[in-house]
Amino acid sequence: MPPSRRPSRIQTRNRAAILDAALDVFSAHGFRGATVDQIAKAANLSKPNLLYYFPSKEDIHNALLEQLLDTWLAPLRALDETGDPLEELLAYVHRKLQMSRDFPRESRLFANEIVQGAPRIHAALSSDLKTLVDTKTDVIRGWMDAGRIARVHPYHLIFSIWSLTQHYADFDVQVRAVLGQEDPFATAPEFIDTLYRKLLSPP
Amino acid sequence: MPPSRRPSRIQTRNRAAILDAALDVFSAHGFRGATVDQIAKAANLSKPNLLYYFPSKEDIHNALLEQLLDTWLAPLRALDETGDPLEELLAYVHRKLQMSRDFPRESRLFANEIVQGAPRIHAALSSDLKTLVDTKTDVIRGWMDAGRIARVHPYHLIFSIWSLTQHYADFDVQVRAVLGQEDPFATAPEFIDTLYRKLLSPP
DNA sequence: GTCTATAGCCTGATAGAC
DNA sequence: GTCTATCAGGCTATAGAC
Repeated sequence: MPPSRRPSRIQTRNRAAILDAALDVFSAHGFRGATVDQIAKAANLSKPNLLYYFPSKEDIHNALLEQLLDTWLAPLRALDETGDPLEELLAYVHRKLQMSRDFPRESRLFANEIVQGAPRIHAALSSDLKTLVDTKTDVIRGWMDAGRIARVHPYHLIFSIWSLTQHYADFDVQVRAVLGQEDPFATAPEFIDTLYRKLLSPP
Repeated sequence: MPPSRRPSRIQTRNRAAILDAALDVFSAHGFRGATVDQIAKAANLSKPNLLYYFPSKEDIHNALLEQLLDTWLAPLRALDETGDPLEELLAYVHRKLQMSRDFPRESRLFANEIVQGAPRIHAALSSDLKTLVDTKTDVIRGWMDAGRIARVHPYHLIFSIWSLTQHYADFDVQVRAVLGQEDPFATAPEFIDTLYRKLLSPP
């Protein structure tokens, strides 16, 4: 990493270009499948030059993962205890679906990591992630106790939202192979909206 | 590959051991992340010995993928047009969930392949998979036209079943990090059952 | 059929000129 | 800060003895 004065414009630009290129390559091939050369080429830098900014391949990957988890959990963090329960949850679902549409590479980077056993972020899952989910499921359980939404297993509810929405990013090729021309994101919101309204509307 | 007489007991056993070991390693690390040495060690063979049975690393991978897609689509194939619509669909969901519980390695092998753009089975997705899904969504659409289940987007319905059920295999570490001690498969069936009953019950 | 040894390639990382 | 050249290690696959 360059000396820790304030970074020059070139440094800022190159670091950003590297991270963007790395996101492309890592999300498409996984950590081991990606090569430093590919990333360098995609960032328009030579390999040694890239390694001047990030000392190792793993450092680039770590930098991506670090900023990822925060971004990734933002939609859940925004779930507001004081709002209308059903509308809050539906808004959460739609935020998450939009992230799959707008940040598919980030979703696939995450998917690659988790499918392979989360070797690099397992700790964060058991701490940050679990803490946040526990907090929010408490809120949801409160809503259920008050009879404001139907009672279902809160954790599975969260899992279902994650899987349903991320599927459109992570399994994009499969979805498009099946759908053909039709844009998945044109019709998915209505389907998912219907699904959660029926599931959660108070009896 | 050994000469194409009938395979000896040793050959049959070794081929099976290799495929099982390879399933372990490929599903945990992806194609590039896996090494022939790891697979050989897991199969209790030397590396050259392994390559006597499968000429190359890619051949092992292909052998796994080939038999996978069939297995993977069996639950959907079994969807019976003449059965009760809601019960047929619920049975499909449960079969799929059981596959996540009983064959998580196969699920992750598939997930690794798709997330990375399905370089090796893209053709099969656009042909075999699409054909099967089109056939079955026709059946489902028929049920909806007859008012026997609620009308939702048939393709997104299928996607939702895939993502919800496979999530428990593919994102296993994350699910367990969040759930702690609780066994996911103890509580998931009821949640998913409720979800699809509410979604699909005729109005 | 199975092994040891090794060829030959690819890849992550470094040296050192500019 | 950026480059060319190159090293060292790990990897797939093969040669050849048994």
